[in-house]
Amino acid sequence: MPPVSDLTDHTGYWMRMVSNAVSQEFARKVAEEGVTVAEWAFMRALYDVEAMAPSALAERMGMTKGAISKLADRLLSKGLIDRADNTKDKRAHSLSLTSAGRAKLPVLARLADQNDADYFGLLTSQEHEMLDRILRALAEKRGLKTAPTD
Amino acid sequence: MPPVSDLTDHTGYWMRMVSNAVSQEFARKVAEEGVTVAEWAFMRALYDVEAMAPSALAERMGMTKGAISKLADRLLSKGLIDRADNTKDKRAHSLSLTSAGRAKLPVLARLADQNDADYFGLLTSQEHEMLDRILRALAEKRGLKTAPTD
DNA sequence: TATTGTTATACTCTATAACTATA
DNA sequence: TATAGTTATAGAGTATAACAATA
Repeated sequence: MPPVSDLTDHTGYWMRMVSNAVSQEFARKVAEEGVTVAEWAFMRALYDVEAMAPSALAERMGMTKGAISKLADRLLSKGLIDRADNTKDKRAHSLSLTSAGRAKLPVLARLADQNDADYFGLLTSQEHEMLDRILRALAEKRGLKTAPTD
Repeated sequence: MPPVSDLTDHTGYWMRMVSNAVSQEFARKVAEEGVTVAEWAFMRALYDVEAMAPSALAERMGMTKGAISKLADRLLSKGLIDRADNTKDKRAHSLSLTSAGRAKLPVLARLADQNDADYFGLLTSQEHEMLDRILRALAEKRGLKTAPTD
């Protein structure tokens, strides 16, 4: 490696370039449904459960409480989630999808499937499997668990 | 694929998770040298030439003129680049590294090398080569050329 | 005192467009 | 009129911390 390596000498450079392109294209697709990528991840987490506390969502998504609050505010104003008080612990809240929010999930999931197919469908199935395997291995070895949204 | 696929069903999800982790760790490293990742990419582009016009940098980095101006302002105030008027065309400017900026390049390049090694050194050399090959192929097939910075 | 959640502040990146000066 | 560059505005993500209410 020369004393001043080039940007393109690094795997991280190429990964970020591809990752950004995939993500920005997905962001454009979901924007037509009126949500951001972070909002999709938030809603998807709520889809599997009746309701969830903000603190649990923060833990699950690897975000701070503050970030969850801000996202929740936006989704509330869009009518996609509800925020209810907890009768037992008056500090606690409970977040859940509205019926409008729940109805939107299959649409968003299809867009995610399509976006993935659009980009990684360019690979042979062998390459695609290898890529998946390597990425999951890196995530696991590094102990990553933040739901990536940006 | 079920009607509502999970986030983790998508290659893009794992790529973004790994890419974000690599990039955020690199951002922390260069922050100790007082620069952002975007500033590193900007300075690296200037390293190979005497001077460069903002418009040429915008073209090369795949950014808008406005974004370049803002980056240039920050680097100017940090004393890492100079901005000179062009005597022939009074609209045009010329950006170049200061000696302080140029001296910083080897340090930043080493951090980039180290960061890449920290993450992708976990792979076998075969896996690493395969990953590089796949990422470059995807970037090329998609015609990507934006220097990724976020 | 500790915890739940909201709110405030600040910074970076992105995108769009208005604007100035010059050609 | 067109071009080079700056400046303004706004939205989204991230991070940190102050804060109020409740436990």
